Amino acid sequence: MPQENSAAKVLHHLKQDVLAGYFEAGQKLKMSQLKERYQVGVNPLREALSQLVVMQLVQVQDQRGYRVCPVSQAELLDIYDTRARIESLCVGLAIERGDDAWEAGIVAAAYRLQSNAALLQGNGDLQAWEQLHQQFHHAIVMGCGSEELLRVRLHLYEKASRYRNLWLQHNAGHAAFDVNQMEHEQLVAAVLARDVTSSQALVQKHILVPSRVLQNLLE
Amino acid sequence: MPQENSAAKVLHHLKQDVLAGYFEAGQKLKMSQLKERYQVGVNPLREALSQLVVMQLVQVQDQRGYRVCPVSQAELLDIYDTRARIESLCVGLAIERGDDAWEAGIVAAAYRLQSNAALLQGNGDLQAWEQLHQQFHHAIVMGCGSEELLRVRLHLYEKASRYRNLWLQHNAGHAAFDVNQMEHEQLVAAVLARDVTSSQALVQKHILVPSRVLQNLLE
DNA sequence: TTTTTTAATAATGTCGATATTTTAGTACCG
DNA sequence: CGGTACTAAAATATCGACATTATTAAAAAA
Repeated sequence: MPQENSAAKVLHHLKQDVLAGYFEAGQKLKMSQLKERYQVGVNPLREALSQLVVMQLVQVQDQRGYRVCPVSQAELLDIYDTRARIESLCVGLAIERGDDAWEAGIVAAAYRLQSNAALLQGNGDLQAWEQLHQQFHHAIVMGCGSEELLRVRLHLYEKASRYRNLWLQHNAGHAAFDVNQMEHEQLVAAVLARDVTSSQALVQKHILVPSRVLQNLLE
Repeated sequence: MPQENSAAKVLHHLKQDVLAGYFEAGQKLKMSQLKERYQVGVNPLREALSQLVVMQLVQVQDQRGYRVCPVSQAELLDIYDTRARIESLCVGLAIERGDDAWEAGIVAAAYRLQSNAALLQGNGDLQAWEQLHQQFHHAIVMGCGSEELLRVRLHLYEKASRYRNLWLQHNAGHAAFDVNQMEHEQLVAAVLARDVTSSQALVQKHILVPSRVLQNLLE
């Protein structure tokens, strides 16, 4: 088994903590605090933080340490807008290139997502649902066959996580998810029908939904 | 003046050295060697290398150190293909959103590029030309107004650098650059005419030119 | 009271040293 | 002669400690 070094382990935890909002946006990340939490020395921490800086989740000021990247309405809009365009690109290529296994994967992921719709009710596990949700969309775009494009897409997905969590919590138990599920059905139908234009339109609209709601939440 | 820490300085040098091919693809990066070259300790080096890992220019194997990412024909194709699509996206948005200052910037950058065409002759400075070339294309796409999209584009441009250098050296003094310059003129005309379709077609084709040539160079 | 200066405190960035692991070389055995 | 096991050397990953720099608190001057 590949025992990864402690920088890699702490990177994983730290990233999750930033994305999940354990560390708030703009918060200072003190070394003493992080050493305590992750039980490692300064150097693995600096390695992990350096990587998060490249991922644009953490900022560094020389001689003044690290802090979580602030969030802003402008960034929210930019990220979601860009995500919508990239996702659209992926969907177009996937429809062009996808084979039988790809289609089967979509149907399977859609089924699993729908089967676990209860996760959205009342006190369900929203993060677990989001994972299935993401797996569903990934099943579609993975057909594009481009590692680079999928990497770009993943990066934007992660950068959007902090905003998305706000949306998920805001919508907990609400009816907004019903619309969401309907959009999924429409998307599956359009993709399997290999209808590029309407698939792209649907997926763009689908991604931009939280963006509109979140604009009101951020101040 | 902002005196950056030594990890940031070494990151810059190391990145340039990798992109410019001073360290060959697949080569092992020994700490003793790097300490010697950049005159810093192990920890700033590990920070810089960690960042290059996120940028996908360097690979890390646990307990086995770092090595430059290998190059491959598959990656070459993927990067250039993806770049062409992203650039096309940027161009479309830029035409939609660009203002007068944007148009002026394009004309200025095109003029400077053409004025320095001599850099391509015989023993000219290809890297200097490439910088002007890139500034020209940046002048066009910056009109898209999306930080995120431009960042994705820059990332792909940098990832393509090692392949592009091969192309530049291969074409040194050849006639391939004449075609290149003609394509630039056509692109400027189409962009200023706000013709989205032909601008996108031109820029996609333009980016993919080196890709075809390089496929033959890589084994 | 407000501002400036100074001292104390805390945090950051870097190096040298050390334990652990990998790699290379060599002898041994089948 | 080829392959395996053992030994020596080198390289990596991490920690503790120290010098430098920022931040806070207190004291003095306006």
